[in-house]
Amino acid sequence: MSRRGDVIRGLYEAFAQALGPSRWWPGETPFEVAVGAILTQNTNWKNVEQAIANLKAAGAMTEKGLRALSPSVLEDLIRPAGYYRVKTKRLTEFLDFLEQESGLDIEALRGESLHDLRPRLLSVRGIGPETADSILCYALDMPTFVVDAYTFRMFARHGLVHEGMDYHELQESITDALPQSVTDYNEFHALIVRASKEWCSKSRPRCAACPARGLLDDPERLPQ
DNA sequence: ATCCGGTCCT
DNA sequence: AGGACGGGAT
Repeated sequence: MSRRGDVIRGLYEAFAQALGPSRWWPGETPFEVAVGAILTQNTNWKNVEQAIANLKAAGAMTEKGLRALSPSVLEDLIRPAGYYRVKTKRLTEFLDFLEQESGLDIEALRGESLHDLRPRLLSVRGIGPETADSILCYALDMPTFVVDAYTFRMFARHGLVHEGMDYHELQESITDALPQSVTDYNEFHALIVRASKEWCSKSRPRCAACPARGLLDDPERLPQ
């Protein structure tokens, strides 16, 4: 009966009602989802789409196809996504991980437990908590919730982020309010991203038009 | 000019 | 805690 849980479930309800089903993550295969998760780090998804198109055109949107590329060619293909030098290293580290953990086949990770796999993913250089959870939830259908900059911003505006709150604290506060379900974790994060682009933008948020405006502390005094 | 489904290094 | 990484869209 916490107000925090009520607000969190209320956000989910409001966005689900307004936006409908999301069918996330954009990506045709689990491997493409994982690659997209790395490429979109602090980067506009629109730019990532170009990099993904380049990789597909080069036959590099499979484990073996990507492995066959030289670093300089890979850099050129993913350049539109920005940070192309560090991201080339991160994709290579991820392939190294797949090679030793799963015989270069991401699907082989499905047999693993979330509890065992998550820390191993986090040990890969360039894969932090958000990227790890994105891969686990959206590529492997495991019940872990993705927290991102959109989540922090939206939840802060609703008074749900306390001073110094870190990734795992916010994550736990959200999953505590929801059924432990990969379907709900998947959908709620997708709705947060869509709603953030639609209404909860960083500058000039469109609170008056937001389906969640009624959940604000004081709906009469809107942010900015 | 500002912003972007972060993460690592110093 | 502060900085580096970066091209593309709005």
